[in-house]
Amino acid sequence: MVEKLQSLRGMVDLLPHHTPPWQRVEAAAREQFRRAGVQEIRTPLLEATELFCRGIGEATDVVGKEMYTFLDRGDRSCTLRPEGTASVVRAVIQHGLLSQGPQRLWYGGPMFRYERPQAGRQRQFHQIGLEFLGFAEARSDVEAIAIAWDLLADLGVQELALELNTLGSNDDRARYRDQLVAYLQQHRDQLDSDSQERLERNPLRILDSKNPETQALLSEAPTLAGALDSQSNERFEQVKAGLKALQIPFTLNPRLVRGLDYYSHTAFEITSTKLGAQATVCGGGRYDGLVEQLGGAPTPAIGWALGMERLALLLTQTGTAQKHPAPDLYLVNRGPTAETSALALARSLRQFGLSVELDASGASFGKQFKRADRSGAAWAAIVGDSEVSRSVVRLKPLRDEAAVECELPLEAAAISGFLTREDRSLCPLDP
RNA sequence: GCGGGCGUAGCCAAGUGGUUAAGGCAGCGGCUUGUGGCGCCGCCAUUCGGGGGUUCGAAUCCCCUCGCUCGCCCCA
Repeated sequence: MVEKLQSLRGMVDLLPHHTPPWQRVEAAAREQFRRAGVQEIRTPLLEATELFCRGIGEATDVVGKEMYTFLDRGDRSCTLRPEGTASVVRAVIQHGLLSQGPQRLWYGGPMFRYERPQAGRQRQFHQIGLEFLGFAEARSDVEAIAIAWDLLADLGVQELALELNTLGSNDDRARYRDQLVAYLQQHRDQLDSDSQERLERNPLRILDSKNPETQALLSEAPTLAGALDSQSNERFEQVKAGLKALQIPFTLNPRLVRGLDYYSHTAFEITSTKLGAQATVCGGGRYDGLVEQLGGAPTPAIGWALGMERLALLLTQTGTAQKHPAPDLYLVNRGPTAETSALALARSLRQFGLSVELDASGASFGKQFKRADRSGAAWAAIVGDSEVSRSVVRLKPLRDEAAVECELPLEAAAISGFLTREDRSLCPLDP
């Protein structure tokens, strides 16, 4: 017996009945970006491994243990992108886009991380992201967040919470890191094993541990806010004031830390309680050091990414997702000459902008009507040999009780005109 | 990488050692070879994720394995 072929773990097929919410999100995002003057950029899925090591940071879990990395036939180390920002920054530097001024960019597409799948987390997952490059003002942080907030609002997603924090400047963070490590070292034995390990590699991430004992210990720890210099503090105040001015509600979360090394200052997440463990729909922040780190001129920047799977999950749960639309017309046809005419008619009707499902089965009229009904189409058009010989087509209403079955000339223009006019209770050709 | 739950048809699902594996939805064919929605009839798993074992006998018990799923971790 032949072994069954199936998709790789964590690689999900989106079947036709899954795609409507995705299409809705994509359309809403495009519209939101259009209004905000944000332009699309598309970068390759495959990049040199080096890009992510330098961009995201070797110490992060994403780079350390989650990347799809392999040698190509020329022995180059390649990696399927685990996130979008590094590639966008690489492309912007490579093509000198910043010489034309600050850039407002968006991207979308699949990302790859080798993790254990669970609700809202796949190995191939999809993000839509925004990047503002060359923008330093606190105002730009607020604008970036507002675009995400408005996009989610447009989609009708309820019960969202914006959580906000600042990571301070690189100096602030280095200073705080020392304070935190010094404090936690004194209580090392009270930490869970994960956190003990992170004490060496990435101590800030102990802050968002879910372990209650660790959290209790942290309530006595020095705070990141306490380590900020006056400039960083002032900057954060401006961001908060900007959000208030736009009436975007937020809560401060001093434990909010980003998992990728390039973030500084503003960090935020938009979460939903309806998503299970993977609650973050959108996450982002400022990354002023990244462009320089990847070989460009020092350039301030801020961005975010939102998770399509999680958003689609929310839209499906709340019932705001729709089904694929039914065709305008189902074309029933049977007989040697009729089948040829029907195909030609379907084609010209489609040129009039109508959606037409052509029955290709050659089955009995009864069967074809059964399928016409199930297609959800409002009208069935019947083309048989007897109609073709008289150059007519019969139109039969399937949904509208008030409408009557009638004959029209076998011409797309006549049919299109009839279907788009207001009153169809009378047929023009009826005696 | 670690832990829990679960694998019977395209989907939902009964069956917990006795040999023809219920039922429903969907699909296909017919009643109805040119008029749908309802109804009726028929067809649709040599087999219970896969492999091995126990037994006279296994979907049911044991072992291994694969997959799905939820959580930890991580993150969007």
